[in-house]
Amino acid sequence: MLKEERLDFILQRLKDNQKVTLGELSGALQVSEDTVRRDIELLANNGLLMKVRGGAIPHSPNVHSFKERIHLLEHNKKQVAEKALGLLQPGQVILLDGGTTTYTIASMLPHDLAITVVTNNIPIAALLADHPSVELILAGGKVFKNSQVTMGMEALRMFRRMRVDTCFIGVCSLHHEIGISTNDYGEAEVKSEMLKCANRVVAVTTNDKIGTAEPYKVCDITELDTIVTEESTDSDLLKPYTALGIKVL
Amino acid sequence: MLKEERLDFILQRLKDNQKVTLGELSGALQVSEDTVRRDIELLANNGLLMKVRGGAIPHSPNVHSFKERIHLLEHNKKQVAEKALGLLQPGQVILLDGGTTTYTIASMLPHDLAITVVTNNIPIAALLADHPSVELILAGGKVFKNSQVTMGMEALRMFRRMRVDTCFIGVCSLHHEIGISTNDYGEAEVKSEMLKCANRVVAVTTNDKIGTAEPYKVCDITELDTIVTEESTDSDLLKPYTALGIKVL
DNA sequence: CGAAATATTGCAATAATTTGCAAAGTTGAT
DNA sequence: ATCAACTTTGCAAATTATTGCAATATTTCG
Repeated sequence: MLKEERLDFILQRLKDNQKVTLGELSGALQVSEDTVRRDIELLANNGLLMKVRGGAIPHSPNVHSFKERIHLLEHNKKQVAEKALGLLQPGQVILLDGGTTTYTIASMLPHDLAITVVTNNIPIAALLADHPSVELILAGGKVFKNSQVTMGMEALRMFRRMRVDTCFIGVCSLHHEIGISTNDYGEAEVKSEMLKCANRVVAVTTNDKIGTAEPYKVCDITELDTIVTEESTDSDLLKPYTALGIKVL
Repeated sequence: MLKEERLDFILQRLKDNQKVTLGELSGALQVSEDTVRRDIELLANNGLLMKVRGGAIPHSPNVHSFKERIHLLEHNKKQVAEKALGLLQPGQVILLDGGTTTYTIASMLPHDLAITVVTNNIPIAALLADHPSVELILAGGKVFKNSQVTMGMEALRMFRRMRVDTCFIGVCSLHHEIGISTNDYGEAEVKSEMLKCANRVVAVTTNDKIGTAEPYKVCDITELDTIVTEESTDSDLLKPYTALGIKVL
């Protein structure tokens, strides 16, 4: 058994049971407690768990939240992303907002699609920094760790001085009367500015967020040109939006 | 059996089992473990898998997972980073330039060290976006894919408006007469601006870059306060720098 | 075709890493 | 305070890596 398998096993078990002990791991992995201790120490040094006497417990849960949210409803997000990809033309300049659905879009961009992507989201940037055809522009600023986006003056300033073809906005909450809203003030501020610099605004969202609302408003529903969801376009859920003249995919 | 067949077999097996070991492959392919090891090394160099002790595991092309980081960090860079960490105090604001040595520093920051890190490097940002104590500020701009840093107006503007305690600069080439130089013009421009906004400038480098030069100059040697290398401080290699009054660690 | 250059493979010696063990400290619950 | 449970440290044995080398195989040319 490879060491890496042991490490995976320990992390998985920790996730399942919220704790692991040296004894139980030693038995399950068929190695000495010393080895388990050393494995746990390695993981602790990389911030993946917290070493305690006799075993380990999970680290702060919010650390993994973004990466875990990516895999939440992954299938639905891929459906949404697939539809959104149809809106892209080579040579365009697009804005990719933070959010796990926009991340999925970024991960599905064809290797030969030559577009310019502007983003304030770090995982998206890390993903596209290796993309062979995409030109990548990153908004600067203070990093908001919960959603892994940059915020503040620097980011706002960049978007104010910019004009792009399409903005893909990841939605926290979408309601046909309230519009788009989110649960962080600074994030709402940035999103709002992103919308304003785009000729076309496309909201991408899984349908569980449709009809919900959060404290901080990003924009009115009328500012949207298109909504992309995994729902079929004639679903009742989407009627209020089509009635307002918003394209629905 | 053709070599290509072996490579395909290894990748297929890796896909099926999420791991391969030298022993199992050696048996299945009827070649020595040495050959399997060399095959795996070849695949690893092409980024198709990750070589680990005793075998290989799949490689996620996107983000740097902890398992990959462990193997990525080179011993001599760790030595340099260890020394550099000694210069840090809680509460400080530091600048981390792009480069693998600065990346190593970032990956070794203690989890409870509360400092503010400003960087223009995407892998460093991706790494520290999950750090529990570090406040992260990212310089915006166009991403230069070769070294994964942001460059251009936005980044320059941010550094011009900033004053930090210490700048850790990753060195491409260091020469006691020429100073620091690099092989990309835009990069030199940004590095140069980063230096200027710091009260203390620390060059971090492995000793293979000492005494070399590249086309584009970043700064004079006199602008450096400290050089950190893995070399012992009384090495002949470092004499020219101590003679100029530069601290050497 | 055939000889030289190049690549591949297995082997052996050496180096590096990992693992388990035991002795000597720490910790913390009763 | 005591004692069992856990940690730490140093060490030796086992495992895996690296390197140089020789024996084949393969390709490249004239």
